[in-house]
Amino acid sequence: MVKITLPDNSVREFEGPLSVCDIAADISPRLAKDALAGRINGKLVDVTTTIDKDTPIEIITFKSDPETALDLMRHSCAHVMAEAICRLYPAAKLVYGPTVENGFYYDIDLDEPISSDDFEKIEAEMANIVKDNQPFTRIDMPRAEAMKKLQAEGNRYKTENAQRASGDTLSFYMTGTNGSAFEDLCLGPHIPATGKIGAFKIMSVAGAYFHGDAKEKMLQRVYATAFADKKELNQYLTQLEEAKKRDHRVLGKQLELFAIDETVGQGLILWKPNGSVVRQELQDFISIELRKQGYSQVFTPHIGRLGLYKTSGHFPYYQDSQYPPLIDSDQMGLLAEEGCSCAELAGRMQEGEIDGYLLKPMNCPHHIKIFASERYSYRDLPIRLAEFGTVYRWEQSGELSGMTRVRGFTQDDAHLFCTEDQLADELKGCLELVQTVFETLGMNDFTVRVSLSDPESDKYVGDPENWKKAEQACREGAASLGVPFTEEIGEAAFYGPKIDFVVKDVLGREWQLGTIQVDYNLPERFDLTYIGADNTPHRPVMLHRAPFGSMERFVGVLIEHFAGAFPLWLAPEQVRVMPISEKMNEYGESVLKRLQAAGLRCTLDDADDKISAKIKRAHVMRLPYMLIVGQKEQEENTVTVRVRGSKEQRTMQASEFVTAAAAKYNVRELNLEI
RNA sequence: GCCAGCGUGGCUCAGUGGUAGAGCUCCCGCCUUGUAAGCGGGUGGUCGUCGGUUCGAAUCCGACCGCUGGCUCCA
Repeated sequence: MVKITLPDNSVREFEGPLSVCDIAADISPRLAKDALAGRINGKLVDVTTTIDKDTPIEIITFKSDPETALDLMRHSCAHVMAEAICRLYPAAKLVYGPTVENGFYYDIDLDEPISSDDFEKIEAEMANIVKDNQPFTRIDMPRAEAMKKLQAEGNRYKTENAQRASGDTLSFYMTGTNGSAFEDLCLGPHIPATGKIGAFKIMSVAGAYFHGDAKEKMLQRVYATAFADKKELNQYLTQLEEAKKRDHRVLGKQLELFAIDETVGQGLILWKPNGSVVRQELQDFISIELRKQGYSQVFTPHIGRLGLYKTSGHFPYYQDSQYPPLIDSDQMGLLAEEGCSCAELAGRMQEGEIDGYLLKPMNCPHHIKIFASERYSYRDLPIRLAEFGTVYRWEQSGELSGMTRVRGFTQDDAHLFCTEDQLADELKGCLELVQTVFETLGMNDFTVRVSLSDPESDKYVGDPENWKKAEQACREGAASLGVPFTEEIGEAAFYGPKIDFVVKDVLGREWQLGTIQVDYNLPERFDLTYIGADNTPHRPVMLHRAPFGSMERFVGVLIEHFAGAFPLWLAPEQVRVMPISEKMNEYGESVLKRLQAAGLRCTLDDADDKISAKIKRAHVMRLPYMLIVGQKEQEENTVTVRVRGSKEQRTMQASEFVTAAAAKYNVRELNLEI
C-alpha cells in the first residue's frame, strides 16, 4: 500500500502493484512521479509504504505513461549498466549517471579503457541483472550517517555529489537483495524492479571531465539508451541511421557541395561549384533584404594591424583562438639576425615594439574604422554597414566539424551605429531580418537564447550600467518576437549581450546561427562619436548582427534541413533535360537553350543510357525537375516533367514549363508545384 | 587541447602475418533505349606518413598527421 499526502493535506491510498497511470488517474503523472520521489512542489510529502518487505514502494510500469516512465526506466537502466560495469571491472568508480535526450550515460573513473568491443559483454551482464528481476529499494539515511558511509567507501565523486545535494536526508537505491545487492547514491525514483527494463543498447564511450572542468580528471562516459521494447529500440536505431544519411558531411560529398583537404588545412572549406551556388543565392537574398532596410555594402581587407586589435581588446587576450600574427619579411629578416626567439617575439609584439598583422577574427574593428573615417551628425544615424566578411579563428582541432565548426568562415555581418533612442527600433529591424530568413527557408524549429554576462566572471569589459541597459534591450527585443526564449548567464560576448538563434543538426547537436549583439563597449574603446543636436559629441551605440551567422555553418545546417533537396531557388542544378535516346539529343539541346536563356541552371544528360538510369542519377542529385523528351515530345514541342519527390509526371508545352520555372525561381518558393 | 575509435583506388567498403580485392565513378566498345543503375572490356592503390618487430607487415608495436563520437572551448 502506498499512502500519499498531497499538498492540500488530502491523503490518497493506492493498492500495489500500481503504475504511474494508476496514480495519474487521480493526480497528474508529473505529480505521481514527484510523489514517488518523495517530493511535491519542493516539499517532502509523506510516502508511507509496504505491506510487507517484498512489495517495493515504487511501482511504476513504463508503458502506462510513456514520457515520464521511459525516463524512469532509462535511469534505472543506468543503474543496471553501472552494476554490470562494476561486476566486470571491480576497479571502476562510479561518478554520475543521468538520463539525457534519447538515452542515458554513466560517468566512470576507470584506468582500463572500455572500448566498443566490450559493449557486448557489458550488455550480457546487464541482461542477467534484468533477467533476475531485482527489486529497487529506496534507503533514506540521515545526512551525517550517509556522509560517513560514503567516506568509508572512499569514492570521492559520490562524496562530492552528496555534498552538493540538499536536504537533511540522502537517499540510496539498492538493486537486488542483501548479499548480492548493488547500491548507489541517488535521488530516484526508480521502477520497481530490473525486470521492467525493456530493450537497451550501449551506444558509445567518450571522455568527459569531472564536473565538466578541463583541469579535472578525464572520466569514461558510457552512453546507452533503452526503450520499452526491441521494436521501439530498432525504430530508434533505424531513425539514427536515416539521420546520418542527411548529415551535411555525407551529402556534401554526394551532392558535390564542398570539400575539405588536409593539405589546405583543417577547418577550411573549399566551396565546390554546387555549394557555391547555394551560398551565392543566399547572399543575393540577404543583399536584397539589406537594401530594403537601408544598409550600405562595404568591403574590407582580411588582415589588420595589431594596434587595431589592441584597441578592440582581441589582442593579446584572445591570442589562443587566433592564428599567430603575420610579420613582414624585412622585419622577419632583422629578427632572424638578432636571433630573436618565438617567446621574445610574442612579448615584443605585445609590448608594441614589433608590429604585425592579424588575420581578422571578426569584422567589427574594420567597420568601426569606416564609421570613424567621417564626421557624422545625429541626422545621419543610424549608419548600417554590411559585408560578407571572412574571418579566421583558431578553433581547437577536436572541435572542428564539417561546415558547422570551422577555422575560416564568412559572416553575413553588419554593424549598426545609432543613438540610444534608435536602439530599440534598430534591434527590431534586425530581429525582423532574422525572422524573414527563417520563414523564407521554412526553418520553424529554432530556439531563441538571450545570452547574458556572468557577474562572477571577469571576462566582460565595460561599464556595468551600460551592460544593464544592453541586456534589458536584448530581453525586450527577444520578448517582442512572440516566441519563447531562454536567458543564459555567461553566454554573452565579451563586449556585450546577444540574442542568438539556435538550431539542432541531424545528430541533435545545437548550433548558434543568427545573432544580434548590443554593444556599448567598442564605441567607447574606439572613442566613436557623432555630433548631437546640441552641437556636442555623443557616443553612438553599436549593434552587431548576422542573420545567418556564417555562410559555412548556415549552409551546413541548411543541407541537413532540406536533406539536400533544396528548393528551386537554391538548387545547384534546377532542371535536367533527359532525351530518351541519342536521336532526341538535338531536341533536348534546343529545350536546354531555352531554359538557359530564361536564366535557369540546367544541363542535358545526353549519355548513351536508358532513361531509367538517367532518372536514377538525377534522383540521387536531388534534381528539382527532370524533363524527359522523346519522339512524342519532339513532335509536339512539349516536355514531360517529373518533379522531385513525385513519380507522377505531366506533359506540357516546353515554353509553358520554362516560363513557370523561371517565375518560381524568382519568388524563392519552397514548393516545386508547377 | 583531452579520452576512445578509425584511416585500403575519386566514392562506399571487404580483406586478422604469406602474390592487394569488389561495386559504383571514370575511359573504350556494343545496345538506341519511355520512367530509380542494359551488356562487355579497360584505367586506377608504394593500404595516411615515418620508424620498429618479423624470413615476410594493409594486418603486430610506437610516434606523427587526419577523420569520427564525446568532453572542454566557441569574442
